[in-house]
Amino acid sequence: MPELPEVETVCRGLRKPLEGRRLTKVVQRRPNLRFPIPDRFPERLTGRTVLRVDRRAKFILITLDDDTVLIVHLGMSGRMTIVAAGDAPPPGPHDHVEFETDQGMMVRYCDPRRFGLMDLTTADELKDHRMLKSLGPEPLGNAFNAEALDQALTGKRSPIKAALLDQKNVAGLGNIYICEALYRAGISPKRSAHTVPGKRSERLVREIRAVLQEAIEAGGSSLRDYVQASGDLGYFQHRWKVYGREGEPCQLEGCDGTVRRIVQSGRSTFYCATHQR
DNA sequence: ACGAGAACCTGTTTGC
DNA sequence: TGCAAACAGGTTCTCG
Repeated sequence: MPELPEVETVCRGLRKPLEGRRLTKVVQRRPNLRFPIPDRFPERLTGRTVLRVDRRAKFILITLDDDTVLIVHLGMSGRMTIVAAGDAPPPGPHDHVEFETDQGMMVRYCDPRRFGLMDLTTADELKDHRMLKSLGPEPLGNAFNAEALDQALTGKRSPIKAALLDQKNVAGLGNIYICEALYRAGISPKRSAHTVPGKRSERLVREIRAVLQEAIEAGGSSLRDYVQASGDLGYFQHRWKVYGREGEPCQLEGCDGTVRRIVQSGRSTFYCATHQR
């Protein structure tokens, strides 16, 4: 499920139950996710108070009062659920980690495919963490602009789709929002990355920011109802214009194209060959 | 050094 | 209906 907007939505949903709360109990049900979970993970977190919940790219960063930072990545199938600890249903086979707070809330991490990760570091070492150190600019931050994107794309022979998937160039874009942004910008996913700089990259930067912003707003508004109803974070409906719409007519005003699906870097790309050039 | 593809896992959907 | 193949929102590693 999770791309940047979903991760942002999860972070926002975690702030209320976690920020300022002391962790009274941490349960770890398996030794690893994508990578090993650090030694004595529950012991190192229990009794600590959460200061902040932040996001960097698709990573959730939970800062504790002893300067420990818990890094969480949801991978492809990771979910966070918030329930009152007393009402928690019995854990399923993929409920790998749980955090309980002094207010009696439980945050439960479920990840069937286990492509996610949890790691511990310190605030000082965070920037040098192997998962974070080579990330490019945040697409919604000031450092991401046409000049920065141009520089990242210069000399790149790969298709623009692959270049945007590379977190070194922009941090946080995933398969869906890349398809959506290229569609909105009228750029073919097959176009060689080094031919994008100029007018095209200005448009692309605008559309990337816009599509992410709209998805976050949709997530934020669905969050209120959704968390109350099910406690399940990180899953919200959003209307994609091209993603998953193979064979459907292009929705762009005045375009008579049809959405196609191709495979690039082993991932599905959806686009309209008529107006995306 | 770069880019394409495989690998890591499980669950769900598609197609014969 | 049943079973196998294809596919899924991410990242890292290997190989050419």
